[in-house]
Amino acid sequence: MADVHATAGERLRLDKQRYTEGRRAIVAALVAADGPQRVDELLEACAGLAQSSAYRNLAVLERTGVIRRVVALDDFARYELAEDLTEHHHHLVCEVCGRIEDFTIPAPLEADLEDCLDSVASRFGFDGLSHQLDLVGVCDRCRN
Amino acid sequence: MADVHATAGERLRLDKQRYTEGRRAIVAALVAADGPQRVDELLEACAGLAQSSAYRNLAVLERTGVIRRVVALDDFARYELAEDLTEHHHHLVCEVCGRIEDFTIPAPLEADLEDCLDSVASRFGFDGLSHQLDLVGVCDRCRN
DNA sequence: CTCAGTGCAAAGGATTTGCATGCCG
DNA sequence: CGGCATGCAAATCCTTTGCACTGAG
Repeated sequence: MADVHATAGERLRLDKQRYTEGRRAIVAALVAADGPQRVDELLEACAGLAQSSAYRNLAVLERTGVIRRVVALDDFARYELAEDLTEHHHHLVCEVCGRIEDFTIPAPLEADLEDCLDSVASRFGFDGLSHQLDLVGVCDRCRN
Repeated sequence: MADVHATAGERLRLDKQRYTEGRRAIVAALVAADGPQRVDELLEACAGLAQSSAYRNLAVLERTGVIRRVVALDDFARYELAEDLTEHHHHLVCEVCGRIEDFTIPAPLEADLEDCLDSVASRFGFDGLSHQLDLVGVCDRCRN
């Protein structure tokens, strides 16, 4: 955890940015969370932080590679720690409530996937920097 | 192609909806496209269709299972034909220009993936209806 | 002192909705 | 005729931006 904050501060410094209390609070909230967080959730977790500051800080943290924006099914932006600050994982997305949970798959399958995707990327002339595997379904809370 | 229109009309009818000219134009545009289309792209392809009608028609087509909303990195909604009207595929997403292209992976790998994901879904209490594998990178046009 | 960071309020912009009209069944 | 479909314009709502102020270095 302290490690994450140290790395975050370092990356911000490289961009002449300060690791302020508000930014620290956002990172701490993401460390504590078990999946990508919406802006309103982060605002709630970071008492006293203005909405506009949150958006601006999220943009800076994303640009400096501390956090990552996650795409979802609804119109709410969600953020999580950059992959090299956590571990490679995938998302379970509930198509009803929009909730997202993290999960991982076995290393061998992950490796096969990686190989395959690399070849696909080069075939299409893409620099395949990352992939994102999402499983979309209905979570237990939303099943009626 | 005619098949797609027939199926679309049928699915709409089940929901007491009509397969009007505007809706037909949207479906035709999606058939002709080689990847998910933005609303503005569809509007351009469907001359004479009002913006609000496009949004409403897209919502109806999605609800009746004719088309599917695709998530992207930018703030633009994109749509493609429902999976059972095309074939199972994945997306190459350019993180610079937002362009999305379709691709497929070998059947054996796809099968392994499917098995793995099913078990993950049940473990987390999700009804895993579908998955979506996206490869995010920088396309050849945007590499400077 | 300087310049990044913050808060407040107003502006943006894709998407949605209210309402009157047109049109298929 | 009844109800879905359409167009136009106004409203929504997440997000961004302008501006003045505060604070760290």
